[in-house]
Amino acid sequence: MAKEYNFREIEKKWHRLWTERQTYKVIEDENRKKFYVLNMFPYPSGAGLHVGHPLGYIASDIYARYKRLQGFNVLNPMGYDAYGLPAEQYAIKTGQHPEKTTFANIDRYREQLDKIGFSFDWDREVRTCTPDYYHWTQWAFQKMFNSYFDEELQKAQPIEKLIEKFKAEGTWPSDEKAQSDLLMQYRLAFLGETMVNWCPQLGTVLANDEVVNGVSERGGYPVEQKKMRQWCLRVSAYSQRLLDGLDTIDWSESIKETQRNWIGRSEGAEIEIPYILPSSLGEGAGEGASFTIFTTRADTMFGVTFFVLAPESELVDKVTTPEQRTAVDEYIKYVKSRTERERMIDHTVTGVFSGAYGINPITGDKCPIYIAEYVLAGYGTGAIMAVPAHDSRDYAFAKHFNLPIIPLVEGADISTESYDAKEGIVMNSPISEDKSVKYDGESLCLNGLTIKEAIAETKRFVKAHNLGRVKVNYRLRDAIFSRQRYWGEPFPVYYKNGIPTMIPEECLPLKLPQVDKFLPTETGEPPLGNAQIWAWDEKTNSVVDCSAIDNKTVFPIELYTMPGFAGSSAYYLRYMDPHNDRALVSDKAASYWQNVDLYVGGSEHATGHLIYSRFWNKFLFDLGVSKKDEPFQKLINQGMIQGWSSFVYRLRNTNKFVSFDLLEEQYDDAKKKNFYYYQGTEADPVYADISMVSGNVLNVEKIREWTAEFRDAEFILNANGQYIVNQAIEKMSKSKYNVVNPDDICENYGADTLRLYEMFLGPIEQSKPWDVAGIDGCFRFLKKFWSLFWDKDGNLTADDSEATADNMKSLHKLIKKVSSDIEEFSYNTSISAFMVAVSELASQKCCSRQVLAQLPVLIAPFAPHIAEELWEALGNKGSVCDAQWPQYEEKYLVETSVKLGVQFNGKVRFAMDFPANATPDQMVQMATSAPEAQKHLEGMQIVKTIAIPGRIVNIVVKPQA
RNA sequence: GCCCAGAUGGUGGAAUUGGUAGACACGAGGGACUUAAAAUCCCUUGACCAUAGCGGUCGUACGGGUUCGAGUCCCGUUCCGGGCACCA
Repeated sequence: MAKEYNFREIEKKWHRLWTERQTYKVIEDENRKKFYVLNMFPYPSGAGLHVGHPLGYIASDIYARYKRLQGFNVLNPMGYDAYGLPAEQYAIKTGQHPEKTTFANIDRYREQLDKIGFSFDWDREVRTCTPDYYHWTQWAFQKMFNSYFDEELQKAQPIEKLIEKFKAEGTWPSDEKAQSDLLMQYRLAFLGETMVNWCPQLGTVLANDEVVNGVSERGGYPVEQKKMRQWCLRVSAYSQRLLDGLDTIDWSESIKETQRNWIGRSEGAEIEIPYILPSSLGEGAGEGASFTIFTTRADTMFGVTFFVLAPESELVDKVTTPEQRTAVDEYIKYVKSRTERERMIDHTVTGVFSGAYGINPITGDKCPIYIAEYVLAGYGTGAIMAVPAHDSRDYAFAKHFNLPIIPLVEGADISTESYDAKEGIVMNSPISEDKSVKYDGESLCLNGLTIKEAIAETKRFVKAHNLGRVKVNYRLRDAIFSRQRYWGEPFPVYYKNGIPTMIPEECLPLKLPQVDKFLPTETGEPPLGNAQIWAWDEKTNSVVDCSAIDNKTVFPIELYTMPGFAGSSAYYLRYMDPHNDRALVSDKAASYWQNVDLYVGGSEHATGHLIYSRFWNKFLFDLGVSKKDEPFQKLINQGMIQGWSSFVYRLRNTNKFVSFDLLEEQYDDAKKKNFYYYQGTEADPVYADISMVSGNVLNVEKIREWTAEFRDAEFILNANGQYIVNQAIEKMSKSKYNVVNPDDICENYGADTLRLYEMFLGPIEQSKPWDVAGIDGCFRFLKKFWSLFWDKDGNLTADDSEATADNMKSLHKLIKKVSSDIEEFSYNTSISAFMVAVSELASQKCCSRQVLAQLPVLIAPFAPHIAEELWEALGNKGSVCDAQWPQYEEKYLVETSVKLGVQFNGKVRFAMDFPANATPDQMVQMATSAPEAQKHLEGMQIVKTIAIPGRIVNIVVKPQA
């Protein structure tokens, strides 16, 4: 009997042995080079692990195992991003403590992960929601609170240095409240009164990256703008460093570009605009007052015909004249009534004249100041100069309000639209000599210059005559760092007479208190307002009952909690030294592991986690805690594995479901969506769990049992008596009922097949729908691989016979291909190479130990279980993980002859063998004298020959004259 | 609107970076073994023409170009995906 590939037994055995032998335990070892591989840790959702999760884990596990075989000391940890909204919402619904459900989910994740055979060192597991972990999240927050960003040094400094500076300048106030307020403007973690994205349904604020198209990323609820006092992180201070750092790291160009867009650096100028309020106070009133505008097109100063302020700008009140007051107030009211979403979609021109005029310092012209929502308060200075000829928004505004338009670029046609391009020759700047104001005897003239030259010249002029300054603006906003939720890190802050005060560092962690309700309080306080024991006693340095608050030594503790990205921003540092209770990470561990060499995760975190993490790390680098300015040296973005969602269609206001093929389709232009009708009634899609569907046919009996919704429903079937569902490829998610978990595959094919198949599916970076159709191919391959080692009686085939040249060639070709493929993360092609090599060796009937002994090592990164089993069967001790990755030798790959295509006029006509060392002349000689060549040469004369040894022979011919 | 990435058989995807397009796998068709099924093995499989056999033409979204030679480089067009978006 041939020996069967019993994957169930093999995998069970090795899971046991790996645990017993602590095969994957990693310790710092100064004698070995380190390599740090990291996956974005998962949020343990109630749906469990689905087939998309392991994609990145397998990819990085392969790399980690490969690096280990190459002799590196590899850190490959795993943990859980355990704070989050779903657990809290589940808690609100069921009353179960989020910790309980989170830990239960973690156990399930762990069980599923263990089945797949990862080389994680589980002794280093972290969970962001445990006090020993969030201790250091709170600690970092306190450090940020006690730091400011020194613009000159471009790094964080202790706040004490700033206090010293103020004292030296004599600007340090004596009042404690004033001191606090002053420092708040500098601290890297600060309380700010800012416009926030408020989501009423979720009852919390959201960060910019958590809002997509004006609705919340989670749940899709409307988001409105609201002014609130919030904790913020001064991420914007690091804008330039975050931008510069991108050039030093090995990330995909598209994700770097996304971050560059998000940071949004633009170079321009700030220019002071004096203004007057003539109508109410007489000509010349308000003399001396001015506001500042920001522009990247300083060259267009001569084309300014009006100014615009953002409706939220503090200047609005100052420039509004009594005559215009009613109109302005009405306009502001209108703007406030519009949601963020409406403003984003609807770009109708709106605005109102303020009554005031701004003086263009270059031309001396008096231009009206408008208030309009197309100018954003949050960017630049919230005020702009409008140049309708060369800005499409200003153009639309000018046309609407009938304002003059002055063209400034030669040949630009501005009769129907503005000319926004930064190319061309400047004219009308100035229109006539008296239209350019003289400063110290100098007046600006840009006529004849290119736009780029004109920008530079204007900047110089403005700077030289103190009309403004050159300024770089960033779109990157400070991150709002507080959430009105329960299930997050509590802030280690209490309010001493209204002044935020840090709990002493040695008292950390400040543990999340128990509450009996996870909802906001009746008075609208965040959920932590429900906590009874949530006051800080300065005398005992401990948390005490709220009733003890006396505002002398006992004070209220902050009720906000930190957002999801707090715990995920520095977790890679914690893995280096996860059990340290005196520091986030010891200097020794940080110095050894440095930063992450390979980071694997989804590109959807480009403007969230991957920015926050870089910011957080740069801050810790300034502190000397992190040893590298950038946390993640190389980044691979694994694609999403999508699921096939199935929809059934319910006729509106009925309990009837209609087979999809009976529906009529219509396109709704207004909603940009397809709608379906059945006999005039609109049908609404409802998700059906994919387990109820085979192919595109619904199992009606099964769905009746699924939920009450379907139990008594009527199903209208098609002519074949079937109910057809509509299918769509979507992100795998519990709420879409399209989740496929890896457990069944492990059960039916084994983890090695799953690992191989997920990699064989295509390039890692590509998103693709999950489809099990091809899995048999990988399973067959493993069986063939296995049977290479066993004869029909179940004995090892490996013997001491010498390997043939063919054997060695097959082997070394494989080593070469697999080594380079792993380096390039091209795992699908290396699996193909394995398939080829195995069928070659099988047909060669190779049984040389010399060759066979290498194969388990080569396959170990991909299929570790089968590799271990064969490695052991071949008589080796220990684990294949400690073997050495084989080196290929060119001498086995050298070809004595090479088969090449022979081309005539660039078209391949036949193939023939050439000696590998043939010279070009010899190759041409051989090709032209070959019998197959004769018919192509007949009646032809050779014009030219091209031969490249090892590559190609091309003979250019033309008919004989 | 701006920026980035892409388009290759029925399907997933290869192609030494300018040198025999379609590796490998799935699916499909045919065959062997078997009472049968499963498993396994062998053959065919881009399209069209030809076919006893040899062979030929076209073909990498579309239209041009550079080159002895283009899936690969350049210009233009279309389509799909991603990011930013009233950012001055």
